Parts: sequence; C-alpha cells; structure tokens
Amino acid sequence: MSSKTVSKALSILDVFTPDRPAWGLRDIARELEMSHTIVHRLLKTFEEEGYIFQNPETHKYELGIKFIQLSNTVEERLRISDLINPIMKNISVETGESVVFTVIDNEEGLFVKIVESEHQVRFAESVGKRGPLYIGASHKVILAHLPDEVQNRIINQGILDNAPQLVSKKPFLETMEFIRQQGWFYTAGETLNDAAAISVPVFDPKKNVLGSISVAGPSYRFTKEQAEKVLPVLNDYIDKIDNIFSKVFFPSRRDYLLKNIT
Amino acid sequence: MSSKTVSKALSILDVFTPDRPAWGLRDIARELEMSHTIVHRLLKTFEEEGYIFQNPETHKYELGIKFIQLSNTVEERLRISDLINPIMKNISVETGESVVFTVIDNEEGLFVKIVESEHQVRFAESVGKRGPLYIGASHKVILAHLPDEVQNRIINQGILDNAPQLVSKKPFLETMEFIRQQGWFYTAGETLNDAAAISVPVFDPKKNVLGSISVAGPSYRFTKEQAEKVLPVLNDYIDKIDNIFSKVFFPSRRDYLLKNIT
DNA sequence: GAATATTGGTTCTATTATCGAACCAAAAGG
DNA sequence: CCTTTTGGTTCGATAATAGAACCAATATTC
Repeated sequence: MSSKTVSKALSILDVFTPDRPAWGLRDIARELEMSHTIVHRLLKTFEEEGYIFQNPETHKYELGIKFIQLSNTVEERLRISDLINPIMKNISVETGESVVFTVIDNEEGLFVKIVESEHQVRFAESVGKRGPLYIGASHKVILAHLPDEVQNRIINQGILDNAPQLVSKKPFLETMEFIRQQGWFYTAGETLNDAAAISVPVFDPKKNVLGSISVAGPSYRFTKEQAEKVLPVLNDYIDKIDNIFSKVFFPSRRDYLLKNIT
Repeated sequence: MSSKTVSKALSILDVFTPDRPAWGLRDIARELEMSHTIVHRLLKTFEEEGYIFQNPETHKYELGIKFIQLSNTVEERLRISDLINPIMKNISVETGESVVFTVIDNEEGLFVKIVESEHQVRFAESVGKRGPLYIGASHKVILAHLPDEVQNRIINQGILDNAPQLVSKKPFLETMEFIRQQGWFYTAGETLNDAAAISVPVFDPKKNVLGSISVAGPSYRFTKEQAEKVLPVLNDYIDKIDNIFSKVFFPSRRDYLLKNIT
C-alpha cells in the first residue's frame, strides 16, 4: 500500500515542465482536479523543504534548486560523468555530431544525457524530456526490443491517442521487426523538426533493453547516407557501453513496467 | 500548516547523498528514527512515481532518474544553459581554469554549476554538494555579504559544531569585514584539499547576495598570485551576471532564510 | 548446520492527520 | 465601482495514517 497523500503531493511536481515551469495555486488545483486547499498545503510543504519556491513577485510556484542537488546524487550513482560521458564524448569527437543517451522509463523514453558537437545545434535543452516510445529513432529502437506484450500495449495506446506517427499497426510492427534485424535505425524530423538521428539499443547483462545511444544532427546535413557512416563508430563503442551496465545497476523503470503486464 | 506525511516523506530523500547513495529500508528507519513500516510505505510511494528505485539484487533503495528530469526543468527555468553557462565558459577559456557557480540555499552554500577547464582537475563531481557558509572562498564571500544577524547566527552555529575552520569569532568577523571591503576572496585547501579558488559575490537587483562566482584550480598551481591575475576577467563579467539576475527570478532559499530571523 | 539476528514486507485498528466547504483580504479585470 | 479571481485560512467530519505484532527469507554466529 502506498501513501495517498504523498502520491498526490508527487503528482503536483509533474505539472512543472520546461514548457510550463511556473504555476498559480489554483491553476494546479484545476489541472489535477484537486481542492486548492490541499494543493496549497502540499506546496507549502515542498517549499519548506526547498523543492518548490514561490516567486515573490508573480506569486507563482516553481521547482526549486533542491532537484539540482538530488539529480547530482543520481548522476554520480549512475556514474554518468565517470563512465558513460567519456564514451559519449569520444563518439561525438569521432563523428562530429551530438550524442544522446536515452533511457526507458515506464512506458516512455527519457533523454538522460546529451553531449553536444561543436556544430552548435542545440540539443542540450532536451535533457530530461520524455516522450512516447513510438517517436524518433532513439525511442523506436528501444520499443523494438521490448517484449511483444509491452510493445503491443504501447502501440495500441498510441493508436488510441491518435498519434500521427502511428496510423496503422501492421506496417509499424514490420518496422519494429526490421529494426531488430538491422540492429539500428535512422529517422529524420520525428522528435525535433529539423533534426535526424541514428540509434542503437543498449542492453543490460540479462539482454533486456535499457535504452539507446544516438548520434544526432540537423536533417539537412545528417542524411541517411551520412548517418550510416557513423555506424562503425557506434558499433565500436556499443560493447563498452553494454559492459558498463553489466557493472552498474541502472534504475530504469523497465522492471516496474514489465511487472505490470499481467 | 504543512503536511506531516509529506514532510516525513521528503526527509527520506535527504538521506541519499553521493557519499551514501544506497540504503536499506531499516537503515533509513533508524537514521530518521521512524517506524520501518512507514518508511516502507513512503519508499513504495516514491518508487511508484519513479523517484526511488529498489535495486533488485541488493534490495537497497536508491534515488531514481526522475530527478534528472525535474532538475532539467529547474535548470532551464534558471536559464543556466542559455545565460549563465556561456559566461562561465568565457571566464574558463580566458583564465584557463574551472569556474564554479555557487548559490545560497537556506544556511548553506550549494554548487549549482561547474564549467571545467581543459586542465583536468575533477570539480564537476561537486555539483549539487552543499556545505556550511564558513568554509571556502565561494561560501565565505556569500556569508560576508549576508545581514549581520544571519551572519552571526551561522557563525555561532559553526562554533557550536566545533568547526575547525572557525575556532574563534573575532578574527573571523574581521575576515568578513575584509571580504566586504575587498570585494573578493581567495582560499586554498578549504573545500577540497588540493584545490584553491578566488570568488566574487553575485547580487540580485535589490543588492542582496544570491551566490558567488569562483575561479578554481589545483593549489600547487593556483596560488594567490596566480588567482589575482584572473580578477580582471572576473570583474569584466560580474556586471553581466548581475544583469542576468535582474531579469531572471532565482529561487534561492535566501528569502526563507531571512524570514526566519525574527 | 542448528540457532540467532536481521532483513524486507504485511496486517489491522486506534488514533491522528487530512480533506474540503465556507471563509477571508487583496489584487486583477471589467 | 463592481465582479471575479487570486493566494491563503479555519475547523469539524472523515478517511488515511501510524506502528505494534506479525511473517518468510536471508545473513550471521557459533
């Protein structure tokens, strides 16, 4: 049994996104269909602990710097800076493009780390962004390697949501099969309008998908032909990456996801 | 009135630090003097929402990647990547050393952003670390510009805690006065054994201290003489930095700190 | 390898903190 | 100037929480 009060409290944190980082008290209450009284008490609790701040001028609430502190604990735990980052940097230097590390989190993909190339196309702002697994090479490559049951559930959900990237199921499933055969995938203009990426999956010691590594660039330059040229580089490093995850426990919510199949 | 349940829940998050990122259920209960039953329920609640994970092999609990997502929302809100980062990078390039952005958070200092120099001395792992305001140039420069009442309270607390950096009060207060006069401060071997730093304070539009910007390097190379050479560079940029904070609301817990003077 | 201690996890009810309608004062908006 | 909306507060009925007592399973000890 989990705590209802804390669940409600945590649901408040989710309304704060890069697109909408500041919220009025009553806006949150409306969004979550909660009494503004309780939202107020929960916000004040978060404020006391530094998780949320109220802008004294606008009176709106925003996430606090406490998350910077905690996120660093997580990053150090994952040894991103020590282990994964150097590899991503190498890939970036050798390919001249940006490198993205994506992780499966519940039924979505999450950009956990981005190393930018010298060509400045701004990807870094995408760190922390999450999205459905049927959009973009980095996500599709993950979806393709999930168990059929999960894959089906996610795809069906996407169709229900009228996702334009997912009009009919059959061809999409064929793409999934194709990705598994090929071991990599290239897309252009899916996640970001003007960006393209080539992605390979990352596995844990038990050969379950954990995430993906992508090389990404602007669509006009990073064509499929260009992308295929970076494949050897990616393949050179993919063993090293898998090797890291054989030593480091990575807390993706994949286990939880799978548990909920039933 | 704040929520007791949520307060307890949030206090759990604080036990997870880079030094001790994995905890057993009963360890947390003992540490916080709580019933292990409730710790268990709260942990499971966090787990459901992705804030905490249980390592399936060790059965220990750890912080989840959700914090990476939320911390990015905060960083974007603070426009660290857009506004502050470029300036820090410039300072780093011009001085050849690492640059640290520190923020006051309650009664402590928090390293929010570190831009590393090409000379690889690893500072980046310090991001998110917090510590008392009487240790290190970056922190002392903040303390020196706080109102006397707050300054006194923090120093007294340090003496009570038998902080070795704070044996007697008078000379320390004289140092504070000196820092205010001089406008900058240099220390070696305080925060990190082999590191030295020179720091200048950062103010908000109302001229309250908000944090500091430091240039840091290894003690053997970054002597006081060397440090003073970078002062002109720091001063060149400090106006730009203050200017940023006149436009961007920065959610430091300074206001909360001051409120609690009474 | 039997005995003991400790682990994560669960159950159940008395107790207690939570919920939310009704209520402010103050600020926007018209 | 009136209306609406804002953040914030009060308080009693009620629903969620707390924690002692309880597992089964894994470590630890001897």
